[in-house]
Amino acid sequence: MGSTQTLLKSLLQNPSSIKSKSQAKQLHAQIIKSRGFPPSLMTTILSIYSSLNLLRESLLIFNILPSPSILSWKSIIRCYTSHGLFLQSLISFVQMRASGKYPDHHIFPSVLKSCTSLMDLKLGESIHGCVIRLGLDFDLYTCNALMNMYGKLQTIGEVGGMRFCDSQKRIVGVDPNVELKQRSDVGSRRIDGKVLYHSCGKSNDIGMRKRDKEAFYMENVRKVFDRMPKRDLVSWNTVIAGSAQNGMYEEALMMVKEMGDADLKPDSFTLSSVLPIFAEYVDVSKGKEIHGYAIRHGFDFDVFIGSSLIDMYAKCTRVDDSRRVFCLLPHRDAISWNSVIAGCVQNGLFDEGLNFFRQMLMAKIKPRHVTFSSIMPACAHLTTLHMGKQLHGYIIRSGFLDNVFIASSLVDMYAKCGNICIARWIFDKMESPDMVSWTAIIMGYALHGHAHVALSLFRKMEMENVRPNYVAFVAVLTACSHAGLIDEAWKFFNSMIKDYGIAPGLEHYAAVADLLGRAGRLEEAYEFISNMHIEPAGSVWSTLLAACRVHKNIELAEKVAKKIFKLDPENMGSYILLSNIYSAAGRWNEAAKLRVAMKGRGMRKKPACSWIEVKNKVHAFMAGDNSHPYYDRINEALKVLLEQMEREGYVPNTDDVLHDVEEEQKRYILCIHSERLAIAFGIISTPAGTTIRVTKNLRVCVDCHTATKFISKIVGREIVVRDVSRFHHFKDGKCSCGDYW
DNA sequence: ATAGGGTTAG
Repeated sequence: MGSTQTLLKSLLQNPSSIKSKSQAKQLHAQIIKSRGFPPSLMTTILSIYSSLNLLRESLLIFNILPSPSILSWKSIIRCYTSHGLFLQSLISFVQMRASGKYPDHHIFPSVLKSCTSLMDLKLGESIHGCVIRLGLDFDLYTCNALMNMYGKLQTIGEVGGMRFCDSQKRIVGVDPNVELKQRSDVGSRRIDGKVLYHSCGKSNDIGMRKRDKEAFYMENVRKVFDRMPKRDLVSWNTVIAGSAQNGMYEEALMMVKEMGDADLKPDSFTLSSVLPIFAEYVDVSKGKEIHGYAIRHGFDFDVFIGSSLIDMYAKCTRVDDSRRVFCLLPHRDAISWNSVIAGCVQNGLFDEGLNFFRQMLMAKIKPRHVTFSSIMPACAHLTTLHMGKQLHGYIIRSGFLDNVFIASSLVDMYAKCGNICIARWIFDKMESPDMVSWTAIIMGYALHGHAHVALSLFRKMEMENVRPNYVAFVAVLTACSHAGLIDEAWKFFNSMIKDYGIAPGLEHYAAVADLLGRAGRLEEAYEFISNMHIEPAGSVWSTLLAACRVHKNIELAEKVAKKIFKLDPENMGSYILLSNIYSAAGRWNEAAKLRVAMKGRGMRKKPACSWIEVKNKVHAFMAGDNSHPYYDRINEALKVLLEQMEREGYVPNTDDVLHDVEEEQKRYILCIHSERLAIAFGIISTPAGTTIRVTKNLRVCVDCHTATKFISKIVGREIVVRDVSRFHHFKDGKCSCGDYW
């Protein structure tokens, strides 16, 4: 017995020597058994339980304490916070204050963390007041926690008499229904590894510019930081992370330098805050420097660094490096998977993205909300409606539908998979659609040729004070261009510049030029493009070249083509267009010369490909493709269809056939166009009366367009064809595009 | 005791 007492005494004098739950419980039992133990021993046991993070055991003791000491309160608050029970933690703090106890510097970090997690800035600020009144505002840990709070919680309220309340930040791990988001005013996008920045002009809200807002959000952090008598690595990491997360990239990078001057070395926390900056800047060489530093210091197996690296390489269009980092990671969590999936999808590797997604499920890693918004664009691009619907089901079951990112990606997916009605249904159910959601649905209607719906939605968006950006104007101008609404397009184009201060980009110019050209105002279009305030790219001139073909203006076509070949010598589409123009005019020699020139440059026509999803499987067809197992049946069906079509008055239009061959041969070439194979396969392999949905990687040709109108009538089916620029809904011998596309 | 990574529209 005596030896037990001695042991107890020595253990209690050195509580940190207790490292396991069972040891702690044994000690607890021994104390209860030894009669007449002083009540203060219970507090010691409580703090041992709390330091081992044992909430249940801590509570069992805490709840029977008649008047908990400061140490007991500290233990229980800490335990609540580390279990994510932030509300309980704050309630305990308030109860402690009510009981007349003064908190010490050990309590504030936990309490401030709870405020941060619950996004309660008001309470946090009053706790800051409390800190100051108690003279604890020089405590290292408390200050670190304060800076973290101010960096994470953006202020909602009045600043200099101007109200602003957009873009709150999301805090992970709180209420899943409270999904707030952060949005940047500056968009950037990557083309061939280069990045183009476009500013959307003024800030989203009245008065305050984005820079000012960022600075304001960080002002309190800096105030605390500058007053600190002593700063440790955590202090620096907190300011650096705060600056990086609030878009103040240059400041963040400067702080890393200053940190070095203060003789502190960047650690894995620092690096994972810095890497996203180089991802945003698309600066792979700086990113690689960080990668090298991480390897030299043994941080490269850190999951946080890993996912930042995966993302950085992917954003710099280095998908292979990105995947390599992923494969080398010894431990992968949901975020590492998200990073690699998003990386693939953002770089157009949709199949690979879906593959990683499947592997993630097989590895029993639960997808998170971000996973869905990352993978959904893959379904949208591949038109895999079946997959998209499955994901939609999963999203509903997980309760993720409230998330703006996910809902917007669903709207886009349904629209791109040809189902604009469901897209609209989801959009209408959204509580507060943001600009991206609006843009997705507007673009959806634009692609389906419902220009007037798109335009009225755009106006509605403006009326609801959602400020359109660069992309939103691309969407509304696309709507105009697909419907020939030239006057409306001019209005939007001018409003974009004058009302919103957005400088028009290539897409906007292209849409207007396309409209002018197709309305036959070729010279005007030529002038318009020539007077652009930025260098017109081949893509803009191409719209005019296409218009020249429609209006059979060979002279202008040659002039325009010359410009394109000079600007963008790799632009095959233009060679083919010009060649088509020559062919249509019967100038086979010139057409042939062009084709020889193309071959000489090693250019090959992008092979036409169409695909259709039947019974959860994608069937792809190339032009003249006889590899499909049902090829004979498809051919038979096409033959029967052709006979019926001709009886109904179908006359093949061979204008688009490039080849200088006999008319009979040309007709045959038309019949084996990839979209016809896909449509015929759809007819013979799906139940009568169901809608057929086909996707094509190029634009649908004039003759196939005519043929599909006939086919839709003959088989009594709706046929939805998504080509590279829009949707065609064929029904009863008519197409939704009204033959204007 | 306090600090870090991934997402939607063109």
